[in-house]
Amino acid sequence: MAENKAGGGISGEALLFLTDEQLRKGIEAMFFAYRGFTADPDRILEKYGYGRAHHRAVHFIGRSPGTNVNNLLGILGVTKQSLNRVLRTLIEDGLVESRVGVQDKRERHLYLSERGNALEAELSEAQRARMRAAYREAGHEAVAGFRRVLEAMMDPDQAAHFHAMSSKEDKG
Amino acid sequence: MAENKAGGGISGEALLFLTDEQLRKGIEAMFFAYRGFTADPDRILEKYGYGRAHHRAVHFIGRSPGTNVNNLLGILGVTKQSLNRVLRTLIEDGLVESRVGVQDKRERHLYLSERGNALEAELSEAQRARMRAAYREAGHEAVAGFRRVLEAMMDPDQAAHFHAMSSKEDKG
DNA sequence: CTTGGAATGTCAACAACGCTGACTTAAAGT
DNA sequence: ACTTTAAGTCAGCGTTGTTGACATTCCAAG
Repeated sequence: MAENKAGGGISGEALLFLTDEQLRKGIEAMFFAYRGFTADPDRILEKYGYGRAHHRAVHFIGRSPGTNVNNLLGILGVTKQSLNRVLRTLIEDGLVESRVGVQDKRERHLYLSERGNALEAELSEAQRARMRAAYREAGHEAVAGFRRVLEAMMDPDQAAHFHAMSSKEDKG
Repeated sequence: MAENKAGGGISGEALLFLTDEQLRKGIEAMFFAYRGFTADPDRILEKYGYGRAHHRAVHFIGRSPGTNVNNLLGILGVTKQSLNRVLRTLIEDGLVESRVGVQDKRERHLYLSERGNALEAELSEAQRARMRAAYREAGHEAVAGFRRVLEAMMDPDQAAHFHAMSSKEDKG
């Protein structure tokens, strides 16, 4: 470890962004930024008595209406029991509809109700507003770099989910 | 909401990165990337029976040796009780040393022990390795953009902590 | 010297949200 | 018929966040 100490002089400035200190700052930036990233939704969720897990479920159901439980499990990377607890309350509260599959009747297909869509829109707009402000402040090219680094940071399985998601509505 | 639908044609390509769809993808990229970001430390922590809260404490104590509890509370953004539970186990296990303040004896100054430093190094190197790989893959300019967007995404208070931290060892 | 407040620590209780393990039901595949 | 798959359920547990109440220690102001 510590093979890139500042001043080690591997190749001077060209690799300055790979010094331990620069990497550390990237790590801390991720930590602080993620807190900002979740702060607005957290405040909204609190009003309704929900948590982040509800947000994630609502987000990805809204993103892929009609998705089944197994697919959602793969995306979220949690256990069936954990997701089920969240899903049950959302269904009971009338935010999510669960419909038995047509081809395969074992499957449940998940949809947002009108109220579910309303919550999704409220959460999404808050999060997009912050993202929009950050993008505006950082600029077009910074955003491209931001996205490139994030994609490279994902685990391959998660990146697969991410890309599968993207190909639905966008080609970016 | 939805004021920037793709195809709305506000100004064509120049603002394409501010469409709702692009913002949504940024949001999802943050979600998936953050899981990758924490995956390696999580595996290491499990070996020792610790969690992410322990990681965060060890990280920031290692970063600012001699910091007091109040400062750490500000950085971490949790309650005294929550931090104390984590800190207590780290002190009991001999990873963190708590020394009574010299000027103000109410304060406790926190330091990593040798074993604490070893754990910090193990966690940090794992996380830096992933960050290094992502940085290499994305390239120098992408990293600059990545950092710019992250900083713009932080809450002002958190950004203050971030910058206060940075000025200790680095001028980036 | 006394008192107020700040810094710290501790106890209790609770909630969100992960986890494992065991089990059921229903439907599909073979 | 038998096995596998999808989903749901129950029970229990661990980490990490929360509030509220309270004790201790110590600095500093009156």
